[in-house]
Amino acid sequence: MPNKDKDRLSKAFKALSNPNRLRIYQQIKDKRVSEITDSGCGFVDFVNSLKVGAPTISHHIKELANAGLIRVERQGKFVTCHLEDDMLNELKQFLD
Amino acid sequence: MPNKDKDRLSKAFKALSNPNRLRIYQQIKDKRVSEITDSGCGFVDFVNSLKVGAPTISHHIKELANAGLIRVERQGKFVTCHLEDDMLNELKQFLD
DNA sequence: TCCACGTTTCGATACTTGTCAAACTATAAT
DNA sequence: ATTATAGTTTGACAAGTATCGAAACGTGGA
Repeated sequence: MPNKDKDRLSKAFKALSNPNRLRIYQQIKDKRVSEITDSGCGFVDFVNSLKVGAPTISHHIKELANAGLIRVERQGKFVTCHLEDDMLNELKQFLD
Repeated sequence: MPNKDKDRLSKAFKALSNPNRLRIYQQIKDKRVSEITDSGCGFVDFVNSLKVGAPTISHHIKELANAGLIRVERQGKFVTCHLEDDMLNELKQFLD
């Protein structure tokens, strides 16, 4: 495996090594499989499910996005988070 | 998902978030699939493939073992590392 | 304009990390 | 028994990083 990929992977794993971020990621992933259209998860979903403030959530979301695990979209005032399938597949492939 | 499992997972991810440990883990995994019998990876394999000293390698191996990702066995003077399939399956399941 | 949603900046505190050198343990070989 | 080999533990260090909140900010809609 090239070093570049190894770095991508280890960064993704690092992003998932925080329980709150793991939860955010899982919530996004779970929501998608249970809906036909991928409407994503809204910021407010995380405000409800986690016991940390908005700035912290914003920070965690950015980390997940930086690691390539999710993608963030704005619609007007609102933000939604979506899975990045490419990275999910890289992770799966690594474990295969 | 129970909190307990989430903690196990985030610990495993943390263990894989270091490039050297990721490499060690992959080496163990790769070697197994390419051999009929699971002879494991020897310590010396890592000494050759990584550019860090023995104490550091020993430390990393312990972290992987603590995270439940691998199992360490001694035969006389030598040490071999083996995959822990249970944890590998937990990781796969999480990503599914 | 003003509110609601979310972001950024800043900071505090504390914890963690990766690594090595040196000393140590355990096993095997001579 | 002495020596050599394989790996571990300890201790230390420098650097980095983490988590989080308060306060201030930006932005888009009513």
